[in-house]
Amino acid sequence: MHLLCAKGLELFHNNGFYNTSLDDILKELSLSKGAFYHHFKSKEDFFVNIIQNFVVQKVYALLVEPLSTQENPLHVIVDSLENALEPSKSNEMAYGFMLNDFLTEFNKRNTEIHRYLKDILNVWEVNLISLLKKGKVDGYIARHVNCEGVATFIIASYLGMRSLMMDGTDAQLKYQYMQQLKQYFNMLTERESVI
Amino acid sequence: MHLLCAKGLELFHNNGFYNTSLDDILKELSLSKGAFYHHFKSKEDFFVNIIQNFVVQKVYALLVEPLSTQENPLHVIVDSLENALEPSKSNEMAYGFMLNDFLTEFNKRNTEIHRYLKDILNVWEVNLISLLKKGKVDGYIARHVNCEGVATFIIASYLGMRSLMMDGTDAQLKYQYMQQLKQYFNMLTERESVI
DNA sequence: ATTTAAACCGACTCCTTGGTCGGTTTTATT
DNA sequence: AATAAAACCGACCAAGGAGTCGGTTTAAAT
Repeated sequence: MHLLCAKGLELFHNNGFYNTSLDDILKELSLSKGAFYHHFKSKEDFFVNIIQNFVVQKVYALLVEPLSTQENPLHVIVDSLENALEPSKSNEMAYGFMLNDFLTEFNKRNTEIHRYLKDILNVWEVNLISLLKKGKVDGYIARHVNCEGVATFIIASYLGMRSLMMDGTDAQLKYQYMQQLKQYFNMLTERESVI
Repeated sequence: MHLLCAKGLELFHNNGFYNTSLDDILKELSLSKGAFYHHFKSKEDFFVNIIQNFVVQKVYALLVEPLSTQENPLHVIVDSLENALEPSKSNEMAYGFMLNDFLTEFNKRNTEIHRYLKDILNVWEVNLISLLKKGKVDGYIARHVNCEGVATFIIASYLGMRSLMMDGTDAQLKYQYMQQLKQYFNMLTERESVI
């Protein structure tokens, strides 16, 4: 059953939910329909289960845990995105950030799941925001900065990068993105010269 | 036949390519399978046709034409994105920017179409870049700016915003995004103080 | 008016896929 | 060993969707 979820996540992630049939998954594991429907009541139930048990945990581990650090929040964010955009061959990090692909897929087809996924994305958002606000207090981030706006900007740009990098490893693209992101972040930092 | 394409684009855009059956389209137009397959050799051929005749033209109209302006490129870009993120109720602009949704959909399912769509996106990119470079020459943009990087950043953030705003009109989100984009752009402008 | 081709119809086939179900094997408990 | 429960099998069903095809209507050309 754990195998089922793992393989399911793998195939769903690679080929998409609707483009992966149960038979595909079952064939690879040499399991039967009966085995599957003994554990899950539907394909969508199966998916939600996977998200719950794998993705959500990763998101928390990746996005809540870093909050506790005392470092510069902007550095923390840069590092996490750098990591998250790494080509995902057995990339632990990728699991936490695969939401985007599923979001688009479920957009109009299953609004319930779509909303559910978006809620998870919101976890990222609120944690980003509070991380940024903390950075303000700690003097890393300029006081005029709109933390909510910055969070939105980060999330949007990251999601877009995932779209652009879909097919494979475009190191150049990633490099350009990270470079601009750093410059943007640089703008947000508290500088003495401004005072 | 023109009706077919128009309705096809509408439904594909609303529900996705794979989530829209030919019957769905045909039913709305009271046409038959025969009529359809008289004009197109397959569903995918139909789609490519639509993209060719509708989307590509829009992209050119929206992204090549603005190049000729003498205004500040950054303002031009801001305006176009502002427009493009407007809720798409009969929004002409939206047609030019719907590529993102299809890109994700065709990602692993039809690499040929995916690549084709990405090529169109590249049109946007090269035009953005040359617009930015022109802005440099005209003194609107600082000389140290990496135009390719900026273009990537713009595209990524825009695509991400389309993902975030999928369900409907989140004016707040859009506002935050535009605000940050403007600040980011502000950083790129040539200022006397820097000299 | 006749011919010809384009446009169109709709029933049909084939295939995929999610889901069902009666029955069998495995595992654990006593 | 006996029993029960969980896990599992795989043939089967029903629905939906892409694509086919022989035939009919419409429109244009001569």
